[in-house]
Amino acid sequence: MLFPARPPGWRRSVSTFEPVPSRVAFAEQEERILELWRERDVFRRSIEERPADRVFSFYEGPPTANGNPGIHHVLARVFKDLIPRYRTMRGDRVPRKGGWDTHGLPVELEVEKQLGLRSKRDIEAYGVEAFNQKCRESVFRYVAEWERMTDRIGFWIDTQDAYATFRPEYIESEWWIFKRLWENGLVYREFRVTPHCPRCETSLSSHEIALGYEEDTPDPGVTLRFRLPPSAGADGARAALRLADGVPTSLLAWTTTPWTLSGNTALAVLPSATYALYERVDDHLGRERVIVAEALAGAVAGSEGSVVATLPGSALVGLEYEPLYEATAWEGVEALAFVGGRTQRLKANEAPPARRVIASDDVTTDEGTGILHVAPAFGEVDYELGRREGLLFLQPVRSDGTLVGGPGDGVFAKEADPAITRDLRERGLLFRSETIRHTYPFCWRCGTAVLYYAKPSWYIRTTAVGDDLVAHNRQIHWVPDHVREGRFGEWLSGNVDWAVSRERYWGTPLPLWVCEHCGDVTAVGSFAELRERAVVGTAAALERPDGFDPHRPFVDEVRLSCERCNGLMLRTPEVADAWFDSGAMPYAQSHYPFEHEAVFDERFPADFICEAVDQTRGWFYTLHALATLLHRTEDVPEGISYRHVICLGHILDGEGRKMSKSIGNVVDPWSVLNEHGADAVRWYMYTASPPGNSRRFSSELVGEASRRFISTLWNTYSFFVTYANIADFEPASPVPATASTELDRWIRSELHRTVQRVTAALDAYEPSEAARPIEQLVEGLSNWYVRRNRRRFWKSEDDADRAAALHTLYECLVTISRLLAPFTPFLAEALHQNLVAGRVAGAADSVHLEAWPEADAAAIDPQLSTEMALVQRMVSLGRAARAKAQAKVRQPLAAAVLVPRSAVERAALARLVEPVADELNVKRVEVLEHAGDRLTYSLRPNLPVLGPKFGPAVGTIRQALQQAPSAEVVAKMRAGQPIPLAGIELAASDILVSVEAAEGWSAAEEAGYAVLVDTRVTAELAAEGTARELVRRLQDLRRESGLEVTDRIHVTFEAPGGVAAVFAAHGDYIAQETLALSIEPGAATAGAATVRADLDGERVVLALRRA
RNA sequence: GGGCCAUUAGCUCAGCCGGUUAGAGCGCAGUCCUGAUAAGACUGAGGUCCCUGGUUCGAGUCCAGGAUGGCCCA
Repeated sequence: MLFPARPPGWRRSVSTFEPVPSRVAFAEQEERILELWRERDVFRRSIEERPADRVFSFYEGPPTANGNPGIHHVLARVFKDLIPRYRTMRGDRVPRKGGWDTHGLPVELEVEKQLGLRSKRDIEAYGVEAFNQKCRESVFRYVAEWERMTDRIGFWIDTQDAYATFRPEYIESEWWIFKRLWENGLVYREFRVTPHCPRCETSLSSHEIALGYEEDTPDPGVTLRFRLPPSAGADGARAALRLADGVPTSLLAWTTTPWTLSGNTALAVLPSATYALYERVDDHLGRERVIVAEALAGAVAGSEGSVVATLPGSALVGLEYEPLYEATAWEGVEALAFVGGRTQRLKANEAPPARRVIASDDVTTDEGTGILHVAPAFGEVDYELGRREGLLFLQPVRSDGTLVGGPGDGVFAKEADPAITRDLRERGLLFRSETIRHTYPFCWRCGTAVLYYAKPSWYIRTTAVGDDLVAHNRQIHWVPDHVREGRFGEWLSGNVDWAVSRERYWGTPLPLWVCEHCGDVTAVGSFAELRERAVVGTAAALERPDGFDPHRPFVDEVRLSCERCNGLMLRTPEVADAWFDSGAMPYAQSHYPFEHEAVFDERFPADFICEAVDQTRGWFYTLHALATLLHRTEDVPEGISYRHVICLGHILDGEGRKMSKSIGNVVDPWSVLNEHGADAVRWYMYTASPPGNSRRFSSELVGEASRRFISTLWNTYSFFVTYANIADFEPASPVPATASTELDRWIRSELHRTVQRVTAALDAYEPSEAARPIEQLVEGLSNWYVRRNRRRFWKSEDDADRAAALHTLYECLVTISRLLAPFTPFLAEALHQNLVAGRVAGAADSVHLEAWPEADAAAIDPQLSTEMALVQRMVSLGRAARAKAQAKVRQPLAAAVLVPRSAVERAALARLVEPVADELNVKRVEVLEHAGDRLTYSLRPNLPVLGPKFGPAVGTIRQALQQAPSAEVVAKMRAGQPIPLAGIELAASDILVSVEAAEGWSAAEEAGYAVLVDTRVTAELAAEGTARELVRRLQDLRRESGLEVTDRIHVTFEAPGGVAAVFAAHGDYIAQETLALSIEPGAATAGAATVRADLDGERVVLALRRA
């Protein structure tokens, strides 16, 4: 164990490394490292020990702490942690202020559930002050759980100094923003249509609506006559409709919501459709004409009448009709009209806009009558039409759903339908009435039918800076880059004004006061300003000894005096969208501009933020929108609030399904953290897929990542420590440069190339691209460098050679620990503590206080990398050739023949035959241009060369090559002569040659490379093979007997002539390999470890005892 | 209905500028190696590179259309 519980006063020997077992409980080790960081105050020092003039700014997107953190939160926090750690090691100071999102409906709903409240009326009855107090208490219920998770995964964020959106200073900064926007005409009040529960008296979000749809809901379907007066329309339309005939004529429209009819202010037609003027005789009214889409005339009006005329919908546009109800005259109904896209109160003697026919492409002629009843107060489409056409706007329904005036006055909207229908029938305006069944939304909480209902809301005029939003976005570096122009760019270009108000309680109160008398609005930008402007006697809340709480209900008590008319101004009752809180964090987290101006300046805009894709319409947007707006108002120096952003994909379960509580596939972070440790989870997150992709997650997948990477590195590290200790390796000792081997040079080249790659990838904010080269490096280090060099570490006769190997491996491990520090901070620290801290002069006492490694360009030798890859390929082919011949590697063979593709490669291999010979266990390696009669040849075209040269003729060449006499062609290629083929002369480089082995050889071939091994085993070779076999048996026996690797032994053996002869011939070799001081024939002595073996058909008994 | 992303071996994923016979890890089967040994190496089986067209001498890769899944929005 790296950090075992130690007795007080324990001191490590300076000259040896702490022994490292090949397996370790990573989770427990991480806990000890957390303790170390706490003891040494590493996080704080990693910030404060960096220069103050090199701030790298990170903004924490605040999570809501009123639920337990899930694995998706781990995902986000792990990525958030990476870049700041990296920048710190690069020498930047990275303050990491935490933050909590504390306001909003989720908090309120939680508290409502807890208190058993079921509506806003319940809340008001309970008391807003007490309710908000409960919300405030609930917000931090899970904060300890969050901090525990944050700490455990190694996410370094300052939770002590975290901002919280409910704090007065935070809110005051938001007020400042509101005021600046208000003063610049960027805030206004407007109606908007929302799904509204009349019993709870609140809007429902789309998510809530989706919970409450019910199919087969019965509703009235009524078709109504909208009368055209004889004078309607211009001359042409009047003539076409024959209005002068004196026959009563109506437009027919269909609706399922009779309660909205008093709000009707227009009828919409599809201008491109054909409408019919249909004449019929009504049982009660007699002869009449109705207008309806031609396609629907039969269905609507029946077959007993006839079409008198047809005309395009466009000809109907502009016709004025008689309203079913004149609600403008009803008491309690305010007559408004759209002017310049916004509703305004009609002036005292102003005539309201006439009800008329308008054109809309939203009208269909598939159902109803092809004429749409438009009531701007009750439907989004209707509202938009109202805005576009400058219609009259009437809202004859109260917030609690009861009607104002007319039939059904005071009755709940949907219950008033029969009364309204009856009234219309009596007045001859009902053309037809039926009952239809459709899907209709109900409030998921109380089951009341939802009304689509226009209510006033406060808006931030983001459309005023629409072009800036798009232009400034171009300055932001998005990872993955498609988000910039894709999801986020599309969202920005379709930007609509930000509906920022919520009719709720637990939120940032809007600092807008409205005059009771004249309707004038004023924005308050600070608590001091509020104190100054408050009407005497209403400012008690501001003077409370425990400070001003700007929340409701206290702030609502404060009244201002209207500067225009001296009327009394009341605060508008809404609170801000909680997204406004989070978008305001660059300013509000440091109470800007009231305090900390310098802090704000050096941290704005953020260099880096990171959240999941769902934030494109959330935090990414509100941050961006507020920065753009405040830049427009010249309050901030830049129009962006973040320069680089990593946008994460979602997390799915092991089967690729979304994680949800209802499926029950949610992964508890703790189960994975406890099983595999935080580093394994982190490493999996970084490497599983690029950050923007959605990724599958399961404990098994994390375990796999851990085994593949972390265990491999750990094994290499454990290997190093074992032999470094035996050799009394001293890191500060001089590196014996002359003893460096090609393999040393090679792994150093790979190491420094990796440093370059990782650095470049992290500079580009590409974590996965940064992590993968480290994985490759560790693979190469473990499975090539260490494996190839094992003998140098433990059996080198040359101290300098061993020291060179140890120094090289040490450099690799130390550098890898620094490269890994941002990714797997615990593992990196474990290596650093044992290998570097307290051992190397000037070393930091944590890897996280070290500098990021600099690539040594001089060490990088791309040619050597290519060459070593070639060697590995040759070895791989050689092993395949041996396997084909079933010749095990322990059996030495006489020769291997390597046939690479080019002279350059031949030269390289000639230099690097040693590792090939050793890996393949052959006495001799030949590198040849061709394998002579050991092989037969086949030819293939070299397409990358031929394509550009011959283009379409490639197909012909390919065929000709198949039929060409291969031996002749190869001979010509060898001689450097041109090869005539299919009327074209080819060069040697145009053709690729592949091979087949002859008798006595085994060959493997791939992509034009071939390796052959001589499969003939002589008696001499067989004896050597047996000697190696004996060594292995003895080594196994050593290990089984529990000997230390350095123990010397005495060996005895009982064996017939063949094996005895091997002992005689190769005794020195066997003794050297097994650290045997003596090898004698004879029976095992008492207490010796023995093993029986069957070697070359002979029964053998081996015995050994410690010397 | 619109937008973005993904689709390559049983599973998880690479595959840069279009170029030879599409790779890795895990899993499976077998073999081997070994004082890194609760590691390691090799071989094998396993592929309609989602589909259909197009461009091209040549397409997993580029273009168009479509399918499936995920996310966001209507």
